[in-house]
Amino acid sequence: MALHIYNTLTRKKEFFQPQSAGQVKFYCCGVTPYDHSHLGHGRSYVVWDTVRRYLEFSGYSVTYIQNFTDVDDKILKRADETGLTMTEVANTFIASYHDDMKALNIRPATAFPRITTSMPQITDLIKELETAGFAYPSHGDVYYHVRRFADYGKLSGKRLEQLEAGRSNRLNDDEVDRKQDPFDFALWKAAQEGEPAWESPWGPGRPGWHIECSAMLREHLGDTVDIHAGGEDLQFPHHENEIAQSEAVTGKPLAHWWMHNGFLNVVDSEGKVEKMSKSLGNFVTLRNLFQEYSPMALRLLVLNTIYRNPITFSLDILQANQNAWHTIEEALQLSDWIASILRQPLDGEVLSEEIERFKKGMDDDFNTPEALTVIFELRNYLLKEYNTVTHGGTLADPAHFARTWRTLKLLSEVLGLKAEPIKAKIMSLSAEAIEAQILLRKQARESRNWGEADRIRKYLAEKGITLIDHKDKPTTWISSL
RNA sequence: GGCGGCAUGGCCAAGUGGUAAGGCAAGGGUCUGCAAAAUCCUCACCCUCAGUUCGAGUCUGAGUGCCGCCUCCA
Repeated sequence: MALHIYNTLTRKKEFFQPQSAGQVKFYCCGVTPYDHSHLGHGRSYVVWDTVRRYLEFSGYSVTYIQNFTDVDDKILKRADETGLTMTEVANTFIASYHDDMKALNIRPATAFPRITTSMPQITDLIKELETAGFAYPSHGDVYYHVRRFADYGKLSGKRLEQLEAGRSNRLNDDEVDRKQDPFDFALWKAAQEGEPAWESPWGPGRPGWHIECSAMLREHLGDTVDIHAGGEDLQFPHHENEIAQSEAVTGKPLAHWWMHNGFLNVVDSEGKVEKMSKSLGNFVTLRNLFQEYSPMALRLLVLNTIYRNPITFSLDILQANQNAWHTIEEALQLSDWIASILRQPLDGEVLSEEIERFKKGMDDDFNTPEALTVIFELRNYLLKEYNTVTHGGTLADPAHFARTWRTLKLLSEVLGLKAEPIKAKIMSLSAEAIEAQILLRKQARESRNWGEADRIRKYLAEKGITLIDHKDKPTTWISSL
């Protein structure tokens, strides 16, 4: 089976074939940097990073562009509150975003364009739309004439006659009078008193929300991309408007595949499920979560659900995934043992049958839960065999053990699951302090002072350290943090 | 009001016609001075009703419940 990807545009899984053989142009909508990233962002970008990784694993060269919307009302509001400039606020939270994504082992985009660095491309595109008759100026604003674009609604399956403008009660009163039609949306907004503004043919102002993606995508990837991705809330109106803007000018499809990830939801105090979002105020920031949980636990949690399905987040589920992750990590961390004890090469042959099963899952619209079953099987084999040896048994086939490990390593990397180096774990106790306690306990055990030995075990357990005794080698420990 | 999605064991979650993957948790056994995420074993009338079919978690219809979008949103 070759790769099939669900296309929001056609509502079907379709055989994936990029425009140019072996090359994928991938555009992903980024964040508006006015606050720290929350779990919902984490879910979204873990998904797209995994898609990108799998495309590359499948032999494609991927150009991945992701924007920052660094000019926006919410950033301005934040700037007002903090006394910083809009640019300072944006830079702060862009840096924060990069930190969080790095923790989740999300690879940086090929480029991260920003509104502030793409202004000429944006105003040029608006000019083209005006010339083509799809945009009209009004009181210093410029609006897109939605009814002129015949295909409007093709992505979200909405038809104008079915929409009720303002149903969500969020119409901007100031704009209503300036629009020829309630469905029209702003391409350019006239400068307000005290706000940053850029010069334009329509007077000073700043871009509307949707235009930057059309402009940046075109600048970096051309008229048509292979994949355009984002959260499912962006499907309408954002992506719909991007299509209207871009296709009105180019006459070509903006994207062949539109991909949307499902939300990460939370249960509120009344037990109702709702999406995590900044505007609802129910978000947990990634950086707070990572104080107590491994970023890889969240990554595994995300991968354990098909990317289009919603996830109802809870700490219990995160803990379950953290438990599972630690066992995978333990298996991944066997590299030293394989190299020094088994004397097997860390690079080399892998298990083709397991890789085929992994691909079978991933080729079916990135079915990561299916692919993970292979990861868990490999883990089970490795830990079982390893444990046999640590309990005095012998390893039947060291070469096969190494092949299995290499396969696990390879497939984990495709999913972006990355083990910490053993010594780099963050703990309340240093490795040296733990080793000292283990030594004390060893002495206690040798003198059959079980009370003292158990006290040390308990003490370390309270610090999140679990001791494991072995028949023929010193006691080892693992951290549950 | 319109459009779309979801409903599988204690929790999470795959499975789109052939007799229920996987993870976490739990219980029991092994091992252990004790212990352990090690090891062995156990654990599903797939929301309801009615159809189609030799056969349905999977298809059709009706119903019930939940969620999302309808110009802030990943």
